[in-house]
Amino acid sequence: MAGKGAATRERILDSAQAMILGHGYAGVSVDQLISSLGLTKGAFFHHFKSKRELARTLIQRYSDEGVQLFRDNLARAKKLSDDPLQQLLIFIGLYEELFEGLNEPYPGCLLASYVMEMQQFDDDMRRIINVEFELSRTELTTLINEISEKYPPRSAIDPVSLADGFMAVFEGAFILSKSLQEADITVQQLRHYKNYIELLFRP
Amino acid sequence: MAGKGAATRERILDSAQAMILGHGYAGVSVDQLISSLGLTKGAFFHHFKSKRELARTLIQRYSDEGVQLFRDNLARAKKLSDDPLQQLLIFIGLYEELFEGLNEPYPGCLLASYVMEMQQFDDDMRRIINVEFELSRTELTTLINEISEKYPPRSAIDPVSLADGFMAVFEGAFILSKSLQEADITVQQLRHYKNYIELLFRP
DNA sequence: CAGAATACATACCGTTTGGTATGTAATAAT
DNA sequence: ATTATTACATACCAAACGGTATGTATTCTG
Repeated sequence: MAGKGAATRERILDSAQAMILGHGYAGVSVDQLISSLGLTKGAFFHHFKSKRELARTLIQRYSDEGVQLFRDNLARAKKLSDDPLQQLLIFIGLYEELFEGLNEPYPGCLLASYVMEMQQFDDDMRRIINVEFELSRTELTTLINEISEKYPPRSAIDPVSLADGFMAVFEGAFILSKSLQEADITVQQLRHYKNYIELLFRP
Repeated sequence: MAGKGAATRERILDSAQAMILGHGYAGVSVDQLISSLGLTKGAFFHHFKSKRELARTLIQRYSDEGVQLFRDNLARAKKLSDDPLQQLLIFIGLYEELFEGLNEPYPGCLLASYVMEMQQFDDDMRRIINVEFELSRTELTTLINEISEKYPPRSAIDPVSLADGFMAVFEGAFILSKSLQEADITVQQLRHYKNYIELLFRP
């Protein structure tokens, strides 16, 4: 069992993430965190040398997962069709699937939580946060350019900002969903984004 | 001069808002706030009985301004055209105007900042935050229904979620804009939203 | 012009904060 | 079997936290 301490470490990460999504990073104290887990300061500072390192580890983990999911979904979409337009529509559809089952609002995006307290963090942290935004921009811009060549858009569009729209839809929908406590807002906004793409490019 | 103390009170509110948009509510201490203004605790707690009351006053003010702007822009748009579709397009265009001049990213939406730390606040606060979201939903849903009657949509859409998209666009764009430090993202996403409406309804 | 209310400043208080130093049981390595 | 290392718990600390009590100019009111 190589994962005795590693398990505790992940318990801390999981709980910290949930609490930060509810109270913000500055709104969660180390004391609150450890007492919610039945641990002590010794445990926490054994696994993380500071609260900041916890923050860094957490956002890195969250970013990695997001990037992984993005790449997976894009790869799956590209396998399921040869047509770039269908690839993009399938890609969005795969994300729809993920949020369709939810009957509670998505607890929030950790990237967004950090962005709201950005001035507390250093440029390193901002770079980690931007990884997924930039990945989405470049990958989807490429795809949109392919689509544009094959299917002339019904109206002139800027491919980069259209690509950015994908992440923007998530972040915007999460906020409304959380505030209004309505779980289905995210799927609905994703559907509108997909519909927009269809209206733009479908012959 | 009836506004000697009132002026200080507003200086506190303005500075607090700017700091909260950068560090989050829990990330701004009363000490930081007052020392940035060259004031003392006596001054702060003379104007606000607690940090919480500051938070409430601030979000109420922000919400009121947002609602005011929304109503104004909608009224202006309705005066500028009799056609419901044109009214909506003009309405969005008026918001575009506001964000066109910006060469720095919009500092952020206070509603979103609070939503990220929602569990720290009570239901009263959530109600205040939701006012603008719900106003936008009801007003724009009505308008979209009018449009749908006159111009059958090119594809079947849910009017309520399409209305929600307006606020979602802002919140999403603000996050990307702030994180990537690109000022024009908000206008670009607004344009896409407007373009979507056009593609949906224009004959 | 006296008195009251306003608009602050100063000094202080108990609690919470992130962090450290040290101790100890359990596990892993030699 | 002994030693190191890991994985925590306990006890403590200085600083920062939100908040209070009190003092004092200034302004408004009768």
